[in-house]
Amino acid sequence: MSGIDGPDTERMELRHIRYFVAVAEEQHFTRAAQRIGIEQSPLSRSIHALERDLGVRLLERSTRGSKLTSAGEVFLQHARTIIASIDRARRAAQATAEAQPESP
Amino acid sequence: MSGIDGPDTERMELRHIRYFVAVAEEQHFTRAAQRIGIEQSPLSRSIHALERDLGVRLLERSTRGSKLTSAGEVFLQHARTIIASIDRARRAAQATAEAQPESP
DNA sequence: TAAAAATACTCCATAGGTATTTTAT
DNA sequence: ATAAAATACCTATGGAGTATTTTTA
Repeated sequence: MSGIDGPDTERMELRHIRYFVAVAEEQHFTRAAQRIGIEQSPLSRSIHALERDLGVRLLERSTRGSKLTSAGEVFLQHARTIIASIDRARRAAQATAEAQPESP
Repeated sequence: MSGIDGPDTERMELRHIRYFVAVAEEQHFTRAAQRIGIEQSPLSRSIHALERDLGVRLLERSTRGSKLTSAGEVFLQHARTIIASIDRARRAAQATAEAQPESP
């Protein structure tokens, strides 16, 4: 469902994707939050926001931590690809700028 | 330069990348803003923020519009890849969730 | 001078922090 | 009872709007 605002992708944020990778790797919100450098509470909300944007549950929470759903595992692979793409984009732009400084 | 906050990539946001693609395609901030559905002023600031995050100038502004620098052209290619990756990630997660609804 | 982009504000949404509550073991 | 995540509340950051200013062809 998109309406005049365009595809739902418009709302997904890189921050949420990065946070999700941390939680997926730690399988634990509190530890992931420490690693990221924010608190458990905003991290919990951030992942909920991502799941709401996607309309998909990515994690199964429990009192012993959190594990990925099958959709979560699939999304994790893609999330890593996205983050790698962004790093490449940054480096490529910076390398080009260094190689060819625009004449002011 | 990163410091304790990790790589600079941590600050780049999808919104900025999407906006940049619009400006690159229109070669004109005002028209790109209309297409996106925001005003020229916040769009200008958004692109400046992206350029600052990257440490690279992506556009040459003039009174007849804006054209890409060579770094901007390189970044544009990568930006399209990133956006396509995000669309794939969303669809893959949703398809998996539909195929394998987790038992509650 | 006319067109474009940049700036100076203002407002509001949301990211993040702190404290507490809920949940399941 | 404990260890985890979720919720309620507050504050601060920054995204977006409006109006204006700067720039240059």
